[in-house]
Amino acid sequence: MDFQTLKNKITSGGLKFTHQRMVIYEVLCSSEDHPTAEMVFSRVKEANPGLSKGTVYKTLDSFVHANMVQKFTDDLGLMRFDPVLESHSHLYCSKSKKIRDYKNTGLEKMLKKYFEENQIDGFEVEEVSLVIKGKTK
Amino acid sequence: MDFQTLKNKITSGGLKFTHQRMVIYEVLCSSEDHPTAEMVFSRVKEANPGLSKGTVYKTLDSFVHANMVQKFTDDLGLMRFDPVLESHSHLYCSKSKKIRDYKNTGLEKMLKKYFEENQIDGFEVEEVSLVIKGKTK
DNA sequence: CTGTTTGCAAACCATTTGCATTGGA
DNA sequence: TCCAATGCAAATGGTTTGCAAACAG
Repeated sequence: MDFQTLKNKITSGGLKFTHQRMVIYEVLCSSEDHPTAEMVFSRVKEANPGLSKGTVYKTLDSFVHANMVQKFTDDLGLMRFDPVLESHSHLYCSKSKKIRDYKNTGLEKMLKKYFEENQIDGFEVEEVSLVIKGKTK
Repeated sequence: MDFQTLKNKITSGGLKFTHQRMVIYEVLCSSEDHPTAEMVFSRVKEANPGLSKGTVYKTLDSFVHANMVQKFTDDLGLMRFDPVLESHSHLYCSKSKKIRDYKNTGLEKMLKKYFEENQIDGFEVEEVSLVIKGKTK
């Protein structure tokens, strides 16, 4: 992602463009493992020793509020960040503890249709996602 | 649940029977809202002022290891406990922040069948559950 | 200029741990 | 009796908060 695209991503979310936000967003986008704030911090500080941990937490939070990233909790209760916005599910590997994206439009359509045809008593469904646990082969 | 049933539940899990374990398990079974350890503690201590918070944490953990309760994380990263063992999904209400059980054997069969017919590349599925977010009507 | 963002450190809070005491089998 | 469970307090660790200094618009 080039400098201008990056800058646009940040400013179009209504956020001021800063060096810290740029490098944090860059790290997030090039991470495939849904890093925690701590993981983002350690990856970012290699090239940016001055950047503080508090800024990483605050920045990730700004991104969430600006709808640039999604936040979710893993099975240990840690907050994970994902720059992929479209709804999708996650694969939890019990061996490596890694979390991978699992996108499956067909399955999502099937579930959406299912909950349109089968209302849940007293509950209005807004969003459905899958937690898929297993092992990487 | 009467005293004997309760006692059996605990001892058949290989755990010693104690007053603390009894009242904690009782509270869990009569709570429909998937309480956190803190919630269990505050409910238990009303009738048992002597019971300590550490014991609640340790006891809940024993129950999980003895396969008497399930543990999962909510969307805020808090640990929740559920005395219902069969696999089932959860409804997250964005208004009340309450979590309800959602059991649907038909849907589970459908998903199981789906992942038998549609293998995920490089991943062996062991368990699938749904995170259903929405609003209580 | 002015309000936002950053850095740093302290505070927070759910959870875990250590250890002496108690109690179940 | 003997090991496991309890109570209490201290420690842990991820996350949040407060505030002065730096900075973007």
